[in-house]
Amino acid sequence: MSFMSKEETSNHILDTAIDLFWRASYHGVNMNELSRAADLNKATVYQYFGSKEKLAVAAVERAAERTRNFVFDTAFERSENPVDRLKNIYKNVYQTHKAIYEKEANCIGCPFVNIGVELATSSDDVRTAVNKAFESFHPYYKRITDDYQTVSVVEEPTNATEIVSALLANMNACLVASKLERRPEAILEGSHRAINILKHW
Amino acid sequence: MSFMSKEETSNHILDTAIDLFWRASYHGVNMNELSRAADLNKATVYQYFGSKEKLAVAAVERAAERTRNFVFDTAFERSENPVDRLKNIYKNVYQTHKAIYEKEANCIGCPFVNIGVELATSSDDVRTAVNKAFESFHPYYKRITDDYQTVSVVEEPTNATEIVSALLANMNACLVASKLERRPEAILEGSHRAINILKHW
Amino acid sequence: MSFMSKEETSNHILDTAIDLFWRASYHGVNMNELSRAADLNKATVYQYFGSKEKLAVAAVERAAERTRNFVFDTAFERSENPVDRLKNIYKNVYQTHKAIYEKEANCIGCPFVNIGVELATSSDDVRTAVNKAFESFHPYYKRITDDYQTVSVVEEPTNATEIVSALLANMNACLVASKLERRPEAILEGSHRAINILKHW
Amino acid sequence: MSFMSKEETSNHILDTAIDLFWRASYHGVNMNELSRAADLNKATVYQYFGSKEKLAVAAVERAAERTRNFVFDTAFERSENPVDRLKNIYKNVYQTHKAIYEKEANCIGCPFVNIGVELATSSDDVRTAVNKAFESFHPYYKRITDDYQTVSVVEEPTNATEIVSALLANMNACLVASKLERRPEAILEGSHRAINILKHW
DNA sequence: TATGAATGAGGATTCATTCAT
DNA sequence: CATGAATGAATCCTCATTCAT
Repeated sequence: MSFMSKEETSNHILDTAIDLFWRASYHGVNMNELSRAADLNKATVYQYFGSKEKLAVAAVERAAERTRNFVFDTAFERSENPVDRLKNIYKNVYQTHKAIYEKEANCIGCPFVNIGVELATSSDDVRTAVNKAFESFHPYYKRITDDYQTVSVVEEPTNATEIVSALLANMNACLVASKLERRPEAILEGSHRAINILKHW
Repeated sequence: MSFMSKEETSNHILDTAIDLFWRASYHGVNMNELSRAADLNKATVYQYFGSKEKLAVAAVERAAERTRNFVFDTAFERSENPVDRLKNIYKNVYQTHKAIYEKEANCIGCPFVNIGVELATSSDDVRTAVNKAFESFHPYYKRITDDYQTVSVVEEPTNATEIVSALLANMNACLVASKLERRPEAILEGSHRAINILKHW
Repeated sequence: MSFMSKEETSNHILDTAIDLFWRASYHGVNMNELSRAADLNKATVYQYFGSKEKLAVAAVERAAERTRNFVFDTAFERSENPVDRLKNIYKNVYQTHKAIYEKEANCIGCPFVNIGVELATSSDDVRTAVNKAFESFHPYYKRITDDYQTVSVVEEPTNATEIVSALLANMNACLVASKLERRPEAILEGSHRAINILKHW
Repeated sequence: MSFMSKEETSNHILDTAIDLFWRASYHGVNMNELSRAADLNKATVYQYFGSKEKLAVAAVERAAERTRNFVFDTAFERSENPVDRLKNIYKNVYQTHKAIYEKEANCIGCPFVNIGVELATSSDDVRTAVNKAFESFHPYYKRITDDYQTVSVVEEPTNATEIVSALLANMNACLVASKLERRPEAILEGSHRAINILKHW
């Protein structure tokens, strides 16, 4: 892995870390495998991130960015309709997981919940990073909620924050279920529940 | 730790394991700590369970049993009303986590989701045990759903299975949130959502 | 394993130990396996022999006795002719090993060389026991050598002790070879060499 | 132990392993002692060889090479006469063991038979490595046998392979005897037997 | 800056042995 | 005497991290 700019190298390490931590958990991956997977010397990885924990924090941040770009933004670009946007979010997530499932016969869950739940008690930095990641998804759900309540004539408009939380929780839950049950379809079912949340809260 | 029957010792080990795995994750606890916490020799723990992974499986099974007894059964005993029963389930969970939070300034999440998400990719036995644990909670939610739909005049009765899944997912999600946010109140919010699910699905 | 006299139990333990040490080496067998194989409590084994090392010493002694009875004595009973007696010794050994090989696809070597070589440096007691075992085989080879030199007209009678040593060494060597090469036939080849030693020394 | 090239370090580890396994058997040495004896960190040893078993295999291979160089080649360089060459082989072996005996009051036997007999049943890789080691000594004995039969007028030339096997077996046997009896002289006696084999087969 | 080589501390697991009954 | 239960001390191996160049 030569001829990369500093930023490229850094991102390459992070992408490798996201990939491995997501699939095999934080403790399930060691810095040896990680650097080999990145085709870089272990010491180089340490030069860039200082420690495994700090690497995890940075990986979470980059994963959040990627999620915003490739899950939420694309979902929003594809439609103006709030319900469709919500559907598209789940569609994006489902496609990713379905593809992985077909290649690897495994469901790998939510990269944020996975590492967050694993390290919440031992690393406050990772826990915080995961929380920030989730917070950065709020605006998308807020927009969907607000748009939906504006357009449709809702009987008694609920507090949007509550719905946002419910939608976020629903996504996490369906990814956990898909991982535990090794069933990508759990994400599809989550999609239906999400729409229900939006409509009948 | 002597003078215990074989079953007592076994349960004592399991309770210690549940406690530690729940708080510090599977990889965050080593067999040294675990045996010391149980006030037993490491070799004794191995004589009982053979390996850390098998211990984890047994711990998940026992935790499920304890959850049925102390979360669900007590919630059901306290009332016949389905909504109250649901509320009581969350109340029980909340009290447990609130108490821990006050003592340890930490939210430890769901013992099943925690270990399930951490080990799903590396241990099929643990993954399966966690799934079975969740399945063993289904009947309680099913009863609540059925009872609710019988008593109240529901406009269009939904498929109970869907609601059961939604309720289970909701519990998992609010415990994940409480852990990541270090906020026991997330469980209370989950309670409201659960009732919403029951009523307005 | 109940209803056995003290001596029966002791011998039963020893026979189990011979069997296991022979097949799997001293360090390759632990006292757990050993007692389970003997269908006895581990503590019982310790009550009879005090330690693994002492058990090994006693096992070597009993194995020597069994070898005398079942290898040498039977070989001698079957013929008066020294060459035939020598042949019969190897025949007995070969049959034992051939049978084991056919059942277990393995050659297990010489019970005395095996444990002697493994423990010579760490246990003087075992080393000595093995030496005594071999010494107890001397008279048989001596008798064969003497008888042969009496009957046949040997040009220049060699020192019988030398021949005895050569014969003993030859047996050990061919059993080592059969073990390393997993080839019971090495014992047959050893038989030919033995006769050569007797005749052409 | 720094400032060594990778190959030097590797060889240094192997030489230490040969030394210790030879003297104290495979199970009699643990990786802690071994790495300390090599003045290297345990993890370094593992980085080089992966496991104790693989280290043993590599050690057997290197020991074979060393034996070829320092026992057989030097014996061949010192003389052209086959009998003298055979004598020199035993002389080399005897001197090594005599020196060890005088320093350590112990006879350590044959590095190949020792580990081969100890591990034959549990490690096929080691067993195979030992067999290959012995096979690599064949050519030397073959050459001696052929040369001897060419020079001297042998009555009825025997199959050389048989003699080679007999010579190899004889070396193994006398080293086993010297170890069990703690008597380096057993090697000298083996030398006489070897010459006998060569001459009077 | 980048890396090949090395390491201290710990991780799961096993072993021979000993109690308490 | 026999045994179910327990244990201290190892044993093999791995990990995150650092050093020397």
